[in-house]
Amino acid sequence: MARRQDTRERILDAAESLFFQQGITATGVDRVAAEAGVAIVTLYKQFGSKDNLLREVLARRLDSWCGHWNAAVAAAGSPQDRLLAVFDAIESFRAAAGPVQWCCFLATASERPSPEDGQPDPVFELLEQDTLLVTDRLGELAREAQCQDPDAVASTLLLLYNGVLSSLLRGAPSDPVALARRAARSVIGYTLQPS
Amino acid sequence: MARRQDTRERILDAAESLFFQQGITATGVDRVAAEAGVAIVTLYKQFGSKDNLLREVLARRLDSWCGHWNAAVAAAGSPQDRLLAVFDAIESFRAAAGPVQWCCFLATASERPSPEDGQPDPVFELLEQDTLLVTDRLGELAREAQCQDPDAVASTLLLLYNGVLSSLLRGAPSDPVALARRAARSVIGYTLQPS
DNA sequence: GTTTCACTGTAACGACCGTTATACTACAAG
DNA sequence: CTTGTAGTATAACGGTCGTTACAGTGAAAC
Repeated sequence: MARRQDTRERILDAAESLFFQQGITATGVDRVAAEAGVAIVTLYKQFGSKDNLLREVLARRLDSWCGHWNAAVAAAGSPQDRLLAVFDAIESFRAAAGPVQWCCFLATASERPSPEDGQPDPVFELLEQDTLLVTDRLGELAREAQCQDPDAVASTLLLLYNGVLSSLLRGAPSDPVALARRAARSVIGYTLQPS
Repeated sequence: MARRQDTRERILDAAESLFFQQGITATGVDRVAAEAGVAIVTLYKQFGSKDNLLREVLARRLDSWCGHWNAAVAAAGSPQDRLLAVFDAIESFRAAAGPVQWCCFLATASERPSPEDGQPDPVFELLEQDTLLVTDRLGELAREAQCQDPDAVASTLLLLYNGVLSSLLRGAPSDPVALARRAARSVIGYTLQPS
């Protein structure tokens, strides 16, 4: 019982670590199994296919990210700080994520060929779900913060959010999170309703 | 003579198109050769290896990008506009680049495993060269625009630049370039020396 | 003690990968 | 006419990929 769950998570850990340090396509299932200390057959019994494993890794990652974000929002004082909490969340998330080097969703979008319009790709759907989730949440927080144009603020913050992630992916100089926070404050300052 | 150059560019075109629409690892050299209307042997006679082909694709891409950027800077009027010209360049570059969907350098960084510290990886060196080039140029332009803290402005613009590229890579809503330009103006407005 | 279940090791499959060897054609230059 | 060059077609190499079949082990459940 508990054994099965434990195995699952060990496989997910190994896959997350290898996929996004070495590249998804470049990482074979055998290496994932070896890293997890598990037989390949076990991996397939649990996940069925490499694609499904990737899907579950991303789903777990998305869940974890939302948790960090929620915590950061809850910890913030003012509505403005709640809006900016997304950058605190990036920092705490990265600190907790361990050896994974970059944004899993960005990497997946890069490696994956555009899906055939016939068959809906579950992995791609997850990617879109991620973007949508972040956008909606930012819009909601911007509205709570009484921003003049909440949608524009949300889009701009999404832009900065993406900028931070890709800056971390490449070896960008200086601290992208701090820069983004400052830029966000400047943008919000212009469009905030004077209270 | 002219034939050889023509073949080279046809291969480079095909590689660029396939690598960054389908993924680098996911694209085989045979498909590149087929797309270029060229025998595989010819490809290897010209480029030696897939890695070298990728390297030359990226180098050409970097050259082309610099050309667009220079043109945009030259077309701008004020020093402030010259600083913001990077966003115009993204638009004209994307319009001219054709079917390639996303930032080649971002995609390469995602797919490629971190290089062994022993052997220097020529492809990775190109990626770093790209980041360095953009950063330096932005710093230079920020200095010419009499910004108060040119390095901070340059870093922030690099952040927005990366944000635009990754937003385009994922299917970000709304127009990231326009948003980035507005955000950049807002940031520069705060740190610009009042003339 | 037998059954059940999670897991293991080995081996193989068909497919595709990057790369190279061999031998052949077309064309331009000397 | 000869020579060299750029390109072609075919086939194969060793390797790795995702995936599965087969047979077996250890421990908990009844």
